[in-house]
Amino acid sequence: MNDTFKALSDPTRRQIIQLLKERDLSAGEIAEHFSISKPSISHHLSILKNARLIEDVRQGQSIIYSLNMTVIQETLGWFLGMMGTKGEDTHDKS
Amino acid sequence: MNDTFKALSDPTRRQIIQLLKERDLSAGEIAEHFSISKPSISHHLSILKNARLIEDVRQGQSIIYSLNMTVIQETLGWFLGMMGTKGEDTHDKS
DNA sequence: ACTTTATTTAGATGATTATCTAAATATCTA
DNA sequence: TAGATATTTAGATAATCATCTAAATAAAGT
Repeated sequence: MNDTFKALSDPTRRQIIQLLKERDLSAGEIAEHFSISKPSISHHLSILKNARLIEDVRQGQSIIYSLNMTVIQETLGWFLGMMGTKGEDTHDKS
Repeated sequence: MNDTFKALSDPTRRQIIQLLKERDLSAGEIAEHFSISKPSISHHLSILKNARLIEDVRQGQSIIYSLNMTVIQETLGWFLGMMGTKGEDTHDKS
């Protein structure tokens, strides 16, 4: 969970996620949307990947990135938990 | 939005939010839950307050902190937007 | 094999951040 | 007003982070 929030704390990374919401993109296509260097974008991608917010598959010379909705849903769950009944148990849903 | 995500990127601050979910607490009561110094907790509180995730009212010598659900809901909305239909417009709901 | 294209890795640097101790401020009570 | 309690502000420091350029790796085409 910490890796997820850390990954989401950077505006460039959130924007990458928003781009990937529209469609899967190669690292180069992602980089085109920003004015920072490709190595920096690559670094951001590795942080997002490490947090499992995105996934990558090689396709020829390119590497295609896509969203992993599972982790996004889990994080959304954290916020839903925050809005439950006051004093409600966070974890145990039995 | 950036202040919110930045504020949520620290585990101590997320834990503070979880404590305040249970009930309103004074700065001192919050500090008791952690092994870091009171000035450090005060600093975390000011970041959360600056992000408008929490609010404070003075009550005698103490200052009582509480959650601001509005901003939490807004952030939850960001995640919901992330899970909408692929290609859906992010902002315009007309 | 060599060249081009796509991407990542390495190493460095400046900025931001979490933390600390010491000092300041604010409130209450005697 | 003096002393006690609650909290914040100031200033310092060590760690983390975003970014850069240069070099390395990987795949494809000639």
